[in-house]
Amino acid sequence: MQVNYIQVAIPVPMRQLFTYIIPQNINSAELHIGARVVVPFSHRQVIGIIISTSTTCDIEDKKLKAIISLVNDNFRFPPTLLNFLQRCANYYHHPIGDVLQLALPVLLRQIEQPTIDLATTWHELKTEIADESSVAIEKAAKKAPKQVALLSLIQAHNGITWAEIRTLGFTKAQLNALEKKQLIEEKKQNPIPFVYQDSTLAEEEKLTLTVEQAVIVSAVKQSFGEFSCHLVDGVTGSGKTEVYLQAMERTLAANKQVLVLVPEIGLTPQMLSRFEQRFNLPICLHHSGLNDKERLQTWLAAQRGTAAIIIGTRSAIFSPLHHLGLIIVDEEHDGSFKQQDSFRYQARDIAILRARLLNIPIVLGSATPSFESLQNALSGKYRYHQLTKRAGQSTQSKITLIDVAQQQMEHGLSGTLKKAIENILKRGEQALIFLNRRGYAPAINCQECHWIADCQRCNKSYTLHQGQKLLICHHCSSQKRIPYQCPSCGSVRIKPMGQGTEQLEERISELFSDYSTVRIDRDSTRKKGELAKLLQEVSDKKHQLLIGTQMLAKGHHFPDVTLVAILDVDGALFSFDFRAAEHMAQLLVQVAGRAGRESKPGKVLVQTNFPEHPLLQDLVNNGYPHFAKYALTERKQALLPPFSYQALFRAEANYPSYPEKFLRSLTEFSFQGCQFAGPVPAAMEKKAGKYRYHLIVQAKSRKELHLAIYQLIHHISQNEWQKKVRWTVDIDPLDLSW
DNA sequence: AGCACGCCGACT
DNA sequence: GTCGGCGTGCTC
Repeated sequence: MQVNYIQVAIPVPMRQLFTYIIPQNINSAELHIGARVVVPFSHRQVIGIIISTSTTCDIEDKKLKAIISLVNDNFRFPPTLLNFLQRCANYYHHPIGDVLQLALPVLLRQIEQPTIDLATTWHELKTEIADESSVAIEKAAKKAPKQVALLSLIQAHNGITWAEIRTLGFTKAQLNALEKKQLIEEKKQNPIPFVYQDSTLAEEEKLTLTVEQAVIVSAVKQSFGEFSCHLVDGVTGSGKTEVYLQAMERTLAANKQVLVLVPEIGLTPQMLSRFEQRFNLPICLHHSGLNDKERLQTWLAAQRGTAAIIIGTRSAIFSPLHHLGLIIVDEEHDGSFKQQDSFRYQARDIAILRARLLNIPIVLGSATPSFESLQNALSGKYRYHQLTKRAGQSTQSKITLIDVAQQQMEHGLSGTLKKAIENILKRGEQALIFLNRRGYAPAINCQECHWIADCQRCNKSYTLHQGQKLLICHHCSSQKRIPYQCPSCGSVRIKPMGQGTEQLEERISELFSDYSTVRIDRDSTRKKGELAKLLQEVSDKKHQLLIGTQMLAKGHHFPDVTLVAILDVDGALFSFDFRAAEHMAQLLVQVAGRAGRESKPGKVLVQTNFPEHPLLQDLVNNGYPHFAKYALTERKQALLPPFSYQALFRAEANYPSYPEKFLRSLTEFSFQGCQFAGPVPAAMEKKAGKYRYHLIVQAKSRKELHLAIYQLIHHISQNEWQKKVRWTVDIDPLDLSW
């Protein structure tokens, strides 16, 4: 059949494809679906992706343009990946061009194509003077044992890549030294997919599994080659990583790739090193810290199958893994899997979709599963595995509530807490104090007329940053000098109100002046490497008191911290965000898991005005799994997710009436099984000078929600207010406050 | 999202 | 007089 037209996805936020004519000089047989083409678009040229071809077209020919060229680098989206990306775009009602763009590394989105280097491989260089050099090697053996070891590695594995060499612990310097001595040479050749190598060393590293662990490993191994979703619900220290490692073996042994998604790559060096020690296979990291070239390399390694394991943050789910055999999502409850701007996907959710489309197993792991996953596990949709026993002798930290309603407070610390801190300091241990508020004070006000310094663009109070001597708006980042006099009444009695980490640090170091205090938050770790440095100082025991925000709750381990204090937990109990309690509980349990070690279990003290609150009581007395089930019954009664499905329309404009009217016009339609809530002003009604409104659509089923959103978006295209506002839709929104 | 066009205010 | 601010409209 004659192909006359192609439909192309263009990287613009438009929910449509664009049709192009095929010019004489291009052979239509070469225009494969998923290939990239250069096309004229508006006043410029862009890279588009071929989605379909056709023989006829209802747009008149004179409106159509011809494609300029086919990008000829042998890469095109394989049908399975393209299908997956289209399903994602569909599910989130996001423009397909934008989604496909995300799945391409920056260098391949540009019209100027990079010259893609063939992977270089290393080979033994055999020369006539080989005998002499072997003498030289013997001599060198004492001086440079690493070089000798590397040489024998290359002799054993001719054609090894640099990535593999690095994985095995050698440096570029050692490699260069051998090349200089003419013992090895570099060859450019097409990379070949990895081949599993059983390492005897790795066998020794392998830990003996507990019965619980062994059951999971065998369940995952048995689902090799078929879709199944496993939720591994295991307390910190119960050996989830060991389960992942052993579950991966079968996949890798079949020369299939494994994708591991983690919330933040910077937090998992321990995990990476364990992977490297266990598998004698190339591992690639995929995260935002890579530059464009490194990203392309990782992407190519995934696509060509040279990488066996890809460890990455949420966007790694779009990697073009040719031989993907298993997906692991670690800390699946973590909010960072959800992208919070433009394409608002949930990487964990679409990872499940990808696994289903590829007929492969997926493992979700967490000590504090999200209610969504837990509900799916309880209902039997996922395989539910619990790891209740800790691998070592350690016991879970105990959470204790401190009733602060009746207590005298000193700079946010109750007497009980102060005493507890004193006690552990005397024993030479460390304490960690959480306060989820950066800066010195969340506001400053005038003692005479009660004027408050507020950001005009956001209608929110400025946060005082004493260190920088500035007022900073935490919503739009605008900055202002600290006024000496009240601009309203002229008084000089301007005082900070409330407490942030900066002030807490000041007070704590006064209160415990014999000990060293360190603050870890976004402000104190702005400089690159600063976080690592401070964490090192903590583990070197240079500091006894740690003050920090949520940042500290993720990943890091503090074996010498035996006391964790949460200064204020009450906000989460009465928040309008129905997920606040879930997130608070996850934070508490995660923190509890970070502190202490086998010999020195940690203790968690939580200050609250409401120690009798049923959710808090349940969490403290019965633990997370029980709490979660209890809280789920509440969600069920209120028909909230995961027992219903939500979408959130956000709209903003320079005038408050526009977004309000725009969203109201959407509520005039009605849809089977769907309800509207709103429009309401966003929790931050005014941000950076724009007025923002929200409209929630809630449905009993996914299908009904999807249909309603589909039709609403269709209506919007004919909506008179549409042009006056900026609007977005967020499927399965996590944060209802922005 | 770009990018051009077009209409207004403030300056070398 | 022009430079450049950003509101508006269009993209096969």
